[in-house]
Amino acid sequence: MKRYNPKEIETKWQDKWEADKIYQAVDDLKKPKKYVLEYFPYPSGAAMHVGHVRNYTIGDAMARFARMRGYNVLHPMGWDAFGLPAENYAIKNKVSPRSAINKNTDRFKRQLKQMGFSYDWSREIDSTDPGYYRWTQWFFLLLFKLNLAYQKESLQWWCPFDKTVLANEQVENGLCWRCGNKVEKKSLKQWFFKITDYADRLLDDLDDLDWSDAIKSMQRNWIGRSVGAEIKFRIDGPDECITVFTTRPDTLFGATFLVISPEHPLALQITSTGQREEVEKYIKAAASKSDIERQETNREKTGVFSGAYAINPVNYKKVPIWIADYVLYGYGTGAIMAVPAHDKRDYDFAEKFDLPIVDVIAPELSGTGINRHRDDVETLERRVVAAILCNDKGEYLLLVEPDNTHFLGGDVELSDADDVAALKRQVTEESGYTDFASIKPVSSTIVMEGYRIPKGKNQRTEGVFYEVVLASDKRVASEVEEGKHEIKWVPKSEVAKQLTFEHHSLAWEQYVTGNRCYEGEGVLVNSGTYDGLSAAEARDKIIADLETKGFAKERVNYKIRDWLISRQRYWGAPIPIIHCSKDGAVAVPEDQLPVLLPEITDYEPSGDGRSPLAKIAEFINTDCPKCGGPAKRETDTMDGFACSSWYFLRFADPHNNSKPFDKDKADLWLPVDDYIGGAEHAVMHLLYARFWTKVMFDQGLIDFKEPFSALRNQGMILAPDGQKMSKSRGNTIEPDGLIEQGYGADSVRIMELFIGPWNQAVNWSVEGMAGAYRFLQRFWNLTQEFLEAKEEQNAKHNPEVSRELNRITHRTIKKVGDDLNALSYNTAIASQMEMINDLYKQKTLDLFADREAWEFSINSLLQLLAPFAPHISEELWHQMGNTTSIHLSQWPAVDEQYLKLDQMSIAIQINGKLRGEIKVNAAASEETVVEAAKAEEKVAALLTGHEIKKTIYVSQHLVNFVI
RNA sequence: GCGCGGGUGGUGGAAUUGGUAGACACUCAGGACUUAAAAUUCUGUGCCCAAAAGGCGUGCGGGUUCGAUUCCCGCCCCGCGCACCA
Repeated sequence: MKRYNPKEIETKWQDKWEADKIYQAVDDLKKPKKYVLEYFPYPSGAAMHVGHVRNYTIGDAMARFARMRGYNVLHPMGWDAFGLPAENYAIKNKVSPRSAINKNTDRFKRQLKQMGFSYDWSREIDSTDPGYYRWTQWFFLLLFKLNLAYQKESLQWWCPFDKTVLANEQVENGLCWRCGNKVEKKSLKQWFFKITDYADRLLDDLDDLDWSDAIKSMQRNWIGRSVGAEIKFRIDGPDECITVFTTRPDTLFGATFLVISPEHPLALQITSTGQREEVEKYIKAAASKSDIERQETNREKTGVFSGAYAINPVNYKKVPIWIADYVLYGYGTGAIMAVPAHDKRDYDFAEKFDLPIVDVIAPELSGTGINRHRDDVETLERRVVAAILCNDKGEYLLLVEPDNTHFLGGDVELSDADDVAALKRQVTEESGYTDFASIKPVSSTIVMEGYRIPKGKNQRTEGVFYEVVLASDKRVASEVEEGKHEIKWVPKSEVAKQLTFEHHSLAWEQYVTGNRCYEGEGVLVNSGTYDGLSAAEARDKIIADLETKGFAKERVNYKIRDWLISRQRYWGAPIPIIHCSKDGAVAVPEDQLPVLLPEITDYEPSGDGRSPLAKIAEFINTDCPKCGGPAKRETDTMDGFACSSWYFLRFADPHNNSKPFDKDKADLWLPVDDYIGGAEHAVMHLLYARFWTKVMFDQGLIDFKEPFSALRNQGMILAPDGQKMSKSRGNTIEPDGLIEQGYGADSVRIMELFIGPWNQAVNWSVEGMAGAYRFLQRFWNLTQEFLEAKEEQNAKHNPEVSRELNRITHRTIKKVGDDLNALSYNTAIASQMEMINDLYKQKTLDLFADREAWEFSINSLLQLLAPFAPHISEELWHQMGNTTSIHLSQWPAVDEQYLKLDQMSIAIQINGKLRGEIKVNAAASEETVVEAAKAEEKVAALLTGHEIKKTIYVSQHLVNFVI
């Protein structure tokens, strides 16, 4: 018997497939197209490990399945070889980036080829090839012409280790996304792409994409659209205004102070003489603080009073202006109206600096005996106070009525001087206690409104809860003695459980947490004529009213900033711009592209904020394309993400020398149907590529607005120890070693997919690898036994076995097809394993006597296996006598007639508990099944002496007797 | 804090619209083959109980239902992302 030897067959078939060009995509589309793409890799110095390989294995299974299902498939591969990682590797290893890339690319390509992935290598692209980056530069010029590329001097993230600036997206928690070092801010003149112009479309078009919710929400978050208004506050004194941005204009009456950021241009101007020294000190301190320090979370609020006041445009009240670094200059207007009652950050600030807190939004809650507001009856206004009353033992006093338990309290009468007077009166009336140590408000204002049945009127109740601490337990006679209600002291931990009113519970929570800031929706209070409006209504109305006076306008803000794309590094596509002292920044004429990256010897960045190209006189000195006078080339190169923002388009037409791609070819293949890769590019590549695609659409270069219809984020493979695999940890597992050990690429591929759901992270399992190999080996051996049995012609023919073989086969064809459509690769493989186990059992029954049935089963299973293990399935397919490639064969069809069972297995339950199981003819009627169930030995015993109250029959599944 | 995922045997993980929980694999144990080992092959493997009978079991507590991993309410825990964005 021939032994399964992956090494032998795998290279043999890889060579054959390449020679026969069976994976080449043809532009002619008589068949439906399918574009399957995995992120094109950085050919870094570290080889690919099994985690990377999973990504390509998923894509390859998709591509192969689609091919066998009759799709014309484009499955290309290329190299994202520009950029920092490649250059850093080159510098570290003292080689030129070019030769380092060539070496790494060769290695990656060898790794991919040995895995047997079905790439169309005739479309291979390399972003560092002048034939490619010529068009990257072409796109830069397109953006430049459209005013979507511009230069600006500003503070930018600077990585002192990589010696270059970085885009906002490329800084994670204050660390460089590549090298992990702390970044700084540096003021430099830089190139930007105006992605902010597309913010709305980038946000809105997300809805229709078949992407994971996680990535979509990350992008939404990053774009950070917020709708609100700008409101002008006149400064009391000088003829100046401060404009603030807010999403909550409905809380304007609660704006008890303004805060501007330390960088705000008015900060020093408005500061009063008395406060000047302090303010200057604060601004200086804020400037010296790194942005990382300033952005540390939950940092204690700091700030300083400017001495100036502004006028609230709705109620003309004077509010103090503070300067604090929790307001960021880069967002909105760099100034806010602080509403401590309804914004936690302002609340914390107000608490710390003892600024007034005014409730203007009250949560609207229901109470007992209150129905929906009626328009036909009068509305009574009522103010109430309630007492969270405690003694020195830490107990709280509750009032107990037949149906309800709550805090003491009641109406504020006209005769009461204020809330506190009313509170004392109520507490004494209801409980008899008279001796109070302290009384202070502890809740936000709460409103209840609606039709009050007992009164026959609407009632609007507004109230606040106060903490009342008893000084002694002195009491006088009260309503308790009159028998109106009872009172009881309960420990703090019990209070929440006993309260029966929603508003009392809310107040208690605010009291316990010490946070009476209410950030939710509600109705307006303390807001003049706007009182009673819902917050949503008030938002529109207040803005509309102020707008007519010129004090406000609607406004949308975004968190996303323009994409900084210039890099002070050598290894990138040169920015095709010439700087002329007369004409400024001038585009390199199209016919002079590409601007070639010169070969140099000293490519190490200097760190002075200029690219190594700045030292190359032959490169920089040129003539201005406009005036012909002496001019200098731009020396910065483009961010590597520029190259990857359009590569998926180039695959449609990779060898075009006259344009980036032919429109018809792009429209024919794109958008990408399945884009497979990790989640790490959520707000970088995946956002940039969408932006470029939209620009191209607007320019009529393509007919689609989104590059990737479906995005599949594969789960990470962790090392067996649960750690992330990395070269530095020394825990990487590479496919090369596994193949070398004799497992072969097919086993590795099976393992990659069988180990768990493709989109979930898992630890690599060394033992599992052997199991994957065992499965393929069992298939191999079974096929060998079948082929050898041919000669024996053992006539142990058994029609039952033949029927069973067909049943098993069709059941598996159905299951694997369904699973592949659902991307459930692990269960698809499991059902193939199951089929192999079944075939082993059937083999013992007829010793392969029914040649035809066996041949069908084996051939079908080989086809089902082909997308996962292309080599062994091809080899055995040929051993079975087929002469053309299995990968060009038609996916087997399910014959429904074999899915029907002769017998069905029925579970028998009594009161929902499983008590037995019977097998009955599949055609049996409900009556027959139920009778058979009753007769089952165990069940019959349990049923005797009981009346069956109800019988539930679920067809094909179970009978449940309720007794 | 906010957003998005998840919690099922010793392990990775399966379970159509609520309908026999634990498919498949790993691990482990035992049998066959072998001088022996490896490989292979067969059997067993959720927990409690010596076994049977029975009971308990899908993070925790409730609820709906004849029946809940699945639906509802309230919690706990883990992972990822964002984070003073007004």
